[in-house]
Amino acid sequence: MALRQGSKQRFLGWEVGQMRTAPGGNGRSRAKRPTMIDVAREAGVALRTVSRVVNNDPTVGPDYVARVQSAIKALNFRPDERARQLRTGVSDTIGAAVRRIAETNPALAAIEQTARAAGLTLLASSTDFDEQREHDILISMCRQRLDGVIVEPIGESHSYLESELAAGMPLVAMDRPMSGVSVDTVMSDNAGGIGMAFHHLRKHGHKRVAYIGDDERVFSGHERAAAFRACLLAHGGPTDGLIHPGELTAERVGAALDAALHGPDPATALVTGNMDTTLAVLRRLGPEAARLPIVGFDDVPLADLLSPALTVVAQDTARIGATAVELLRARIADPARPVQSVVVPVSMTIRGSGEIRP
Amino acid sequence: MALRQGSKQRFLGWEVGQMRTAPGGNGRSRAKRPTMIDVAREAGVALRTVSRVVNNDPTVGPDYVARVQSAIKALNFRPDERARQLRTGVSDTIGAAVRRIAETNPALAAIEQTARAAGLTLLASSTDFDEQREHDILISMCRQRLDGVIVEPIGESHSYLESELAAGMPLVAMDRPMSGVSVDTVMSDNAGGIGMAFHHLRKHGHKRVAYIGDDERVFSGHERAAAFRACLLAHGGPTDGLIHPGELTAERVGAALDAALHGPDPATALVTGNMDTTLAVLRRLGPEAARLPIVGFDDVPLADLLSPALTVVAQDTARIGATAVELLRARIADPARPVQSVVVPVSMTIRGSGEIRP
DNA sequence: CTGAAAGCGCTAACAC
DNA sequence: GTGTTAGCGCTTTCAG
Repeated sequence: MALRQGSKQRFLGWEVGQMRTAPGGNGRSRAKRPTMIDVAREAGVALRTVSRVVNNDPTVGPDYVARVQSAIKALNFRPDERARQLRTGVSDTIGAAVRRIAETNPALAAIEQTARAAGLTLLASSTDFDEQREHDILISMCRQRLDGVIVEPIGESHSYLESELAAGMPLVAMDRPMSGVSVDTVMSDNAGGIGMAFHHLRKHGHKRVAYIGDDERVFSGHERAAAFRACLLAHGGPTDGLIHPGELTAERVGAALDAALHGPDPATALVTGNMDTTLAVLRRLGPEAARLPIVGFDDVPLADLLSPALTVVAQDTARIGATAVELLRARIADPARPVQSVVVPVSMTIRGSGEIRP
Repeated sequence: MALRQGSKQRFLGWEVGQMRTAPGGNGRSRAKRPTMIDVAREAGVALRTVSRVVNNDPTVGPDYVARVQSAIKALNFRPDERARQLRTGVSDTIGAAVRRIAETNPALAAIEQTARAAGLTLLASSTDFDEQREHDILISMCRQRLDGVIVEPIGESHSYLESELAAGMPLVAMDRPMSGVSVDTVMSDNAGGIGMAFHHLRKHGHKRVAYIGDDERVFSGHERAAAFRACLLAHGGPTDGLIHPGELTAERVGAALDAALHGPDPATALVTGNMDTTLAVLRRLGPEAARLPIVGFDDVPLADLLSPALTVVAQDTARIGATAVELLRARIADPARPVQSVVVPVSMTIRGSGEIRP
């Protein structure tokens, strides 16, 4: 269990702290996997019979089943999934091209769970917010003949997918619509969420509420900023100095904060347009954040441990993911069905930061 | 862009907030994908020539290349990856069976990046801490004939993998060793990290330091508790009432805190054995946490936003993931190489909570 | 209920 | 240089 050994060594170009090589050099050699033919020979039956047993075909005599199964065990046979897929045409696998796997992403978790429940394998890849990577991943998924693909679109133009759609690739867009192609889509109710945040702060006595959010070139950034503007206008209030969409850099967010809070007619409360904006604002304000009423769009990990705990508009990410899979399965089952868009409601989680009065 | 429509509806058994169906029912029909034969016919060349062009074989005349490529464009041909894999025997894909994808997991991010850099596709699945699921995932990956698999082992006995290893399946264990089989392994220096945390607190004047951590039945829980005990003994101090491994429930952690901090000879500082323990402790203590010196094992998202910011022993997760892929690639390249274990050093991130003096 | 034979789409020996 | 041919391991008509 303990693998202690003092000195540093080089390994594959990495310097590693400690390393051990098993005594006796007990490496393995690559053996060839047995095929169905080998199993058939071992069991003394025909290839077809082995195939039937593997696929639980009930029309096989019990004695044959036993013979074949013991041969499978003896040879340690595992059917080659690729060959089955090639022959049958289906892959029972769906792809997900999301911004980042390996980062908290309840939608992806829901996709995995829903897919698993439907007997589908999930192949997830990170686009890393990179248009070229998104393109490469989607093309690669087409080549793998996945049964369908869910994508959080990044790029502007997706017209290169037209031919894939025409070739029958089922595709669902998540969180954002895709431009240039007509596909099933599932998104959050961005405008509704901004409305909830705004009215929550109004209800707590704030006459001037400011918004800081993502760049308007990003779809959700645009939708949320526009919704906030609509809120202000609907209340007959001024909009000047209160709406700050833009790049997600510390400088830009800092400037927006200054403009919103330290101008001639400062805002007394803040709506932040997404998780990264929320975190940038909190980091910028430091301890000062404790006194500023904030409602964030998107839930934040550990939001309950901050002081005050953070009130947020939370997306129903689990439902978004599950719906994406269901839309995809429906499309796979019936490629001719009408294209559909689903908008998932958001909800508010009240924790303290949004309930501070002026 | 806006898909507003008032009422709630039922969709695939889900109630959704808002939904729209595109006008005109512009669904698509499933078309058959063209094959290489179709491309060859279209281009007026032999099948072999198409294959060569697709694989960038330099021994093809430029005019042929052009003819074939325009035929590929015209027919929108995409080579079928499954057929290529079946024929060539390799999949250029590795699997990762981790506890949870879709949760902050820098090791998985590093695996993906390293794999991509090596031209490998990554198939990641969540074991969800479930032994049966781990088994199912690994068997499924064997059937898919992946080139190799990285696993964060969950289950106790992995002897069922012996036959897969014998059949030549390259396998690397990450974060934990696997019992019952001899495989390449990469882990953090748990003992070293505990030592760093302990000595950091000693250096800041704490004579009695307590440890609260995960269950000793979990490998890292055992290693870290044992290392902490060794630290105490090495300093000639008593160990009673200072070491609290156990289940990760709020009650158990609360009881451990009481025992450590409110006994006859209370500890003045705390080492928490993993991220979940750290969060459980912080949640339990509430505002009181601000006064208790804590060093946590594992970095925590938003650790810098807490007050005081959290001092942690951070695992070099990026290197763990990258090393896992490199070990796997080395094993794939040479199945007979000796089995190897790599221990990756940890480091300390000083943020405030660990520097409070008694 | 079982067995022989064809073929999924591609690559890799071989001839031409 | 290019074309023909035989499979990769499996499923699936079709006869027995």
